[in-house]
Amino acid sequence: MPRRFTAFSRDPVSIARSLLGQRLVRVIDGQRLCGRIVEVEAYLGAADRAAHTFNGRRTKRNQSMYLPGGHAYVYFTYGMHYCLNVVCGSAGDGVAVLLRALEPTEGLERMFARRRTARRATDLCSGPAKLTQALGIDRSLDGTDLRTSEALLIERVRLTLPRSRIAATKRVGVGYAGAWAARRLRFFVKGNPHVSR
DNA sequence: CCCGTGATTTAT
DNA sequence: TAAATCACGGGG
Repeated sequence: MPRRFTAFSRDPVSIARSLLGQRLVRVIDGQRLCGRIVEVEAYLGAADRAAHTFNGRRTKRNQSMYLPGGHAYVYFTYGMHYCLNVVCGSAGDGVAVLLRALEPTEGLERMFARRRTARRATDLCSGPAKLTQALGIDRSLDGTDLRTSEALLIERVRLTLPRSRIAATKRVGVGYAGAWAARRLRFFVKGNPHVSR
């Protein structure tokens, strides 16, 4: 039996790196939909202009981002997309890691059924809103405790990848964030075909 | 390149 | 209350 990933009470950059290669698991009607995490981004809280918690902002939407590390923060954007974050640190920190891409490993048939536009396996989970659509993740899972939930969790299936296998670049879609847009807070598995864009 | 789509945020 | 924004995806 794989062990659950539970080490969420740390800084988001370390957690972002150690999440790469681990397995995101979604269970619907007793059926598992799984993928290896291959791309993530760290959001660093009140100081980070690109974070939803920038300047200590607390709203209805982002309140779960202030929960203790290990909870899910699921938000809705562009009128049709959901994105999944893993909250890090301690209660009130407002720091998180956005899951941006998975390499699908279980339940591909069902993922294709949920993503009508996907033609190949690399179309299923190669973006933050693609992976939530493929795995059936929406606002009803906002605030889920990933350490205890049977519906959404992360399995630790390997040690943290060596730095030589991880690329670090600027985050996607945060050009408005001034100096914070330049920070290399996006991490992905080098050469993996399921990474976005 | 552009557009859909609507909740959330920010400006008046 | 009104206007602008948006951690995106799909199509041309």
